[in-house]
Amino acid sequence: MQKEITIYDIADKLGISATTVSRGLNDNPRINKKTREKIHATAKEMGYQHNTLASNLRKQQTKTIGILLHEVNSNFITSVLAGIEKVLAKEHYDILITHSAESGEKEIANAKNLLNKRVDGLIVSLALSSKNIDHFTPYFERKIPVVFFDRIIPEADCTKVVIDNFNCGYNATAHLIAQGCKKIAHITADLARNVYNDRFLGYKKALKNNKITFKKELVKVCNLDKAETIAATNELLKQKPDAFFITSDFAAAVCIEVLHEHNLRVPKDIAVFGFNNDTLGDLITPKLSTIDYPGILMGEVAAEELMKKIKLKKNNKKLIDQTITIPSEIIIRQSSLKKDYKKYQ
Amino acid sequence: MQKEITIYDIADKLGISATTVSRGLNDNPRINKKTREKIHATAKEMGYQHNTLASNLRKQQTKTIGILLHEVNSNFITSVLAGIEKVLAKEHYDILITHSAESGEKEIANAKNLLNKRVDGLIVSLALSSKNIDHFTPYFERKIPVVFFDRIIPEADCTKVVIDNFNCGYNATAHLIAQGCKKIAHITADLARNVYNDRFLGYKKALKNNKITFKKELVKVCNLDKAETIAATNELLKQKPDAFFITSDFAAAVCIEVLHEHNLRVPKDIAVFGFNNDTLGDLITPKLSTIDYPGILMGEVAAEELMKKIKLKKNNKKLIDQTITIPSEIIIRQSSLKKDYKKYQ
DNA sequence: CTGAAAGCGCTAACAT
DNA sequence: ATGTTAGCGCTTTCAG
Repeated sequence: MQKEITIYDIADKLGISATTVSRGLNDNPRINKKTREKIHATAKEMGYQHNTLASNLRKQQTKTIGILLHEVNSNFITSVLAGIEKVLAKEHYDILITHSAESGEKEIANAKNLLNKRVDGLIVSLALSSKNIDHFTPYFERKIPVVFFDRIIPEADCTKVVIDNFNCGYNATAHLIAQGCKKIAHITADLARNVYNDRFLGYKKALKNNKITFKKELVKVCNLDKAETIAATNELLKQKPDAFFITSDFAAAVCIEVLHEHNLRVPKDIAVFGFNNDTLGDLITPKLSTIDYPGILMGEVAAEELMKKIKLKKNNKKLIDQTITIPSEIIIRQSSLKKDYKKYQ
Repeated sequence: MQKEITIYDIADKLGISATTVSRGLNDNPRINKKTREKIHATAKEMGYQHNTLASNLRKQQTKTIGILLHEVNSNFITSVLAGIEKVLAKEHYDILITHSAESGEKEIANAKNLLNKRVDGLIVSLALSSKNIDHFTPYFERKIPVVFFDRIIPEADCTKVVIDNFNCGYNATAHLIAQGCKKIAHITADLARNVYNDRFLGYKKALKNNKITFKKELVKVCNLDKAETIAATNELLKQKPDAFFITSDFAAAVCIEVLHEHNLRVPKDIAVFGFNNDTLGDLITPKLSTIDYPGILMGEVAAEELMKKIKLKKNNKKLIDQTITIPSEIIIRQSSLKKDYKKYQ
């Protein structure tokens, strides 16, 4: 960085005080309109650039919201970001995106970094390996509003925005059972994480309600990437399942590919059900049945909740922490229609 | 934000000066090891959190690199980000990601915002609608290093990291011709943007070298989203093409879906060739032939180039701007194998 | 409507 | 090895 034009330079040139320049640039109505215009013109002419750092330091607020994500590379997350941005842009807040690549360590570092940068609030989806939210206590202590979404700690006392993962898991499984499936394999990720555990519990409950015995050999936990999904699928095929319920559309697509390689027909021989409603779901053959995850809405709600908290904080009030459940929807396409295939074609 | 612990509070408690505390926290070796340890311990005990804002203002550098993207939702961009992060983390630089959603206006606002936040450097992939780089002149004037990658302005005098889009377009087209295709349709995006124009020129050149007359009715420009791709495909089908060369894997997948709905076999009736090597390419049926875009490498090279510039700047030197071309690769899968289908099965 | 002075929290020159 | 002093660039009392 080299010598920058400051408000003092503008003030000198115009023979007025820096205070007036500052106010003029911020369109403070107390300043004469003509003076204001002159200030803006001179600023532009001299190539002045506002120094956000200095301003933020002085104002003790950054008008910036930190976003802590577990990953950025998914349709769902992109939708959430779009929703968050939509709400925060309206309120003139910037966002600072960080992602942990599912590493709890990196998440802790990011949380600390954002605190040091003095964000005014935080929106968080936890990394897979984060088992608690102790690293957010500095935020709680300072009363910096935090909203968790999707990947949360159920026991934690904080504001959460989620979908009803239990019901989604239940509905997906019940649908497969209604299609005549009796041996439903389940591929999912770390059951310590709420979203996966709840879906799993829904899966088990649907089996039970339909008098199908749960078998743990039919469940595989992996990281849902390509290699591990292939391995899990092959492993589970030894159990001769007639359906797969997989908590990721990408992994479900990989699974279908594996099934095709084994010359198994989907859904005739084996039905497949995904999760998330990624764009790829209706580009593959057969098109994938899945659960729609309303990312944009989730982002909007999380951001709105955060803004509420920030505004209340200014009046020294506090919003009661609550859990908000966003509606989600089951989407039936071909991959799961073992019985009703023709009906839907 | 409420009352925070500062280095003065620590200094008071320990009966030493704030300077010593500052140096101690930064592990300055000039400070006695014992004092240093005491400072760290007290800081932790008092719940001290470093104020990056104040530090940056004082140091006149933020150790932060701004990233200006046209979009975040693609495998390619995620790979680039991973590459950039890998290099910058090693140098202890933070990154500040912004995206323009292809809007030139938003890009200008983002560029200004990042300048105001005093980033030490910038890595940029231009929005579709950005026709010049005038909005970066404040950076150039201040000698803040900027590196452009992928989506660039060819004429602009600056550092660029690209792939050889012309050759990629040429090779894809030549491959389709070698497979016996004679009427190759081309779906792409705004030809004002280098990446699309170069591929288009490569396409034309390959036709010419193979004595196939270029027909502009076989080319459709659209935004490559689902709706417009469907429309473009249907429009082009009226020309009875025997191949589609589409500059996006997602759009190519959509195209294949449309072809299937028309009961056209891919590649037997119509061959399809994509671009980017997205993960979805080998999940669809048939698997998609494409061009591999080495995102991670591109991100690494861009970040390394930027670091070089930043380091040279400290010695008041300047790196000569150059264009770096990253190698890319043609990937043949089933979707384009009109002739050699069996050979590869 | 405008200005003077102080200070946000930190670090770097310049002492000692 | 530690301290004194000043200042990064802005905004905000308080005063006029």
